Amino acid sequence: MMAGVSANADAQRSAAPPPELGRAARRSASWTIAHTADEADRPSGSQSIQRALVLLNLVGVLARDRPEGVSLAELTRVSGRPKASVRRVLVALVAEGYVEQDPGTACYRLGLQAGVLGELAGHRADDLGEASTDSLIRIADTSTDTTFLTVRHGSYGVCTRRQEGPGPIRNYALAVGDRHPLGIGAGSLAVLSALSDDDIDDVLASTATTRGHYPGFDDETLRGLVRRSRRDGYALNDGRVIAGSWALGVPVHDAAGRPVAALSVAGIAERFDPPQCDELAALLHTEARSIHAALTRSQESRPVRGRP
Amino acid sequence: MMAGVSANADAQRSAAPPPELGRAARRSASWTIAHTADEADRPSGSQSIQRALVLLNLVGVLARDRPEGVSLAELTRVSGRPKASVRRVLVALVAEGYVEQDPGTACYRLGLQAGVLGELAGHRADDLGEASTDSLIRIADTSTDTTFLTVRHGSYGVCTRRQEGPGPIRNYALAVGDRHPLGIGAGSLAVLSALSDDDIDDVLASTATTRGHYPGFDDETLRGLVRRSRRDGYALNDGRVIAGSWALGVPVHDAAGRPVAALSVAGIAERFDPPQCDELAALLHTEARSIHAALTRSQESRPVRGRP
DNA sequence: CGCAACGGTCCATATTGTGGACCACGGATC
DNA sequence: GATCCGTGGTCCACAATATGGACCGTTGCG
Repeated sequence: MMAGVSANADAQRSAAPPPELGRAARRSASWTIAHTADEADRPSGSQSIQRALVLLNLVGVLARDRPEGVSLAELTRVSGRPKASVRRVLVALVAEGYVEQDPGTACYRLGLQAGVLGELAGHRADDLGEASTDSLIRIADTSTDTTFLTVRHGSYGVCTRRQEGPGPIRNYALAVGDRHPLGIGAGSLAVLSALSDDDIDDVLASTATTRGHYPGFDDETLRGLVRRSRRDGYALNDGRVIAGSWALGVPVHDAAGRPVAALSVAGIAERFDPPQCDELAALLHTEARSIHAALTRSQESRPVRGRP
Repeated sequence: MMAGVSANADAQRSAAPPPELGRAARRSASWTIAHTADEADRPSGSQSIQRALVLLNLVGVLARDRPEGVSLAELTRVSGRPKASVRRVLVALVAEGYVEQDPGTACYRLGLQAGVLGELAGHRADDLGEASTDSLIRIADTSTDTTFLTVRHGSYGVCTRRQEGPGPIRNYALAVGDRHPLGIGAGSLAVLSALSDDDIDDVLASTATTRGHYPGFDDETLRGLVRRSRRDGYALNDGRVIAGSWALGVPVHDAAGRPVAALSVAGIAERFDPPQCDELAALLHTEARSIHAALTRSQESRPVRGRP
């Protein structure tokens, strides 16, 4: 019990360009990495719910580029949980409409309610998303690379926006919905580096077991990366998550000055030699400041508590 | 236990126009109506999950027009469940990021993950939503009233789209995310009327207890409404859900010919005398056929199963 | 024809979620 | 300022609930 829970994201990001992979190339994940706040410190009585929510997210992420959906087998494999459990949860999710099952293939994908929830959530004032879209587009256009918005959630970073640049190179290392411990990836590292030393200690402690599944991201390495990021003024991911995929990120601060998100740009290694890095960082910083300003504005223009 | 579970929707749709309601006017719901498939027939082993999902939806619906969020008290009241339970579930939802709690007011609203899920779900091929947007806009424009897309989910209908017309009158009887048993409301009734008699029997049986909370929608009344709808060629809701709020709906059939959704238009009673009804019905039918055609097209242009 | 992988089901077990009772707080009202 | 109500939040004995290993029926490959 309480072993490796759940899973995630780019475990299995199918290499898209070559459609010629033999059937031998298993699409399934070979590692199961945690997808949620470290399971250990959960005090309370709701693990079935937490498992369900994690699985829901997992269905969304895995089925993202597959209209067919995800197979039960793959979900059990990736989530690292017994098949019967996964299925029981899936049945519940289907019953509520958050997941639907393809009657033909028996595969699972997000359902009606997931869309409704999104509609409801989108309708809500999503200040950050709102404020960042323009910036993302501008960055993607001028850099010609793929741009991301990573939002801090506890000790983890969640990719909430992704904007393709006009360039020919597509990046599959990060997609909307992916979640990684703070420090893994450029945007995530940018947020981490912007935290206080005390907060960093907490984060590292909290994500320790999760990070066990990311080779080469032990505490010391991460602290080193934080130091470098602070010195340089930007966070650089030199291909340590996925070989050959580099990225550069800077933090975004909310109205209260807390680093709540990050902008990042990803591309191939060749695009990240020092002079280009500085140029990119300047661009990102400008946009990050612009988002911060927008957040500040929208904050003070809403002192309304309760009804007029 | 297993008494009235959960709740919904337009229980408490605050009358928006008059901002001058004394503090005496409680905003909270006074009735708790079921929000999910009838709880009785749930085979099992996942009621905590189902409760969590229902609550999640509830947070979304109730907090829709309130950036502040919903209070714990209101959620317990509307959901009809013990406060401790509601809170425990909310904590789990918050921990996973699907709900967030305003640190100032302690109110709950949809969180980051809800938006992510929506993004993921929207990215998915949402044929129906895609095919209907244009139609909804056209109907709203020509009718000058508010137009809805209601999707069938089991024995219930869920409002998934809503398009305001240019007219001055706003309708607050139905909003995205609301769920009612089939037969309650114009669109919902349109779907029901398009089902086979056997299916209608099943639906009525399945929603019997739920409909207990909708006064004046017993089996006989509904069968009568179905007969009338079939005769007229459209479903008319003559203000029986919310007094003064009338609506007219027609079913939408998928590629296989099954009634999976409905288009409907809502407005004040004065706009629904027989000649206008026929005119409206004709308009809706045209658009319904157009959506059906689009669905058929998108269906046959996607025979791709598996990878090339 | 066996083998492996698939989706799906069963059911004894104890872990998990349950919810009534309780506390502290804040703002009306007397 | 004493009293009341409603709020958000916590506790914990209890048993209903979720759990997951074992199992079944199919399918498709070698």
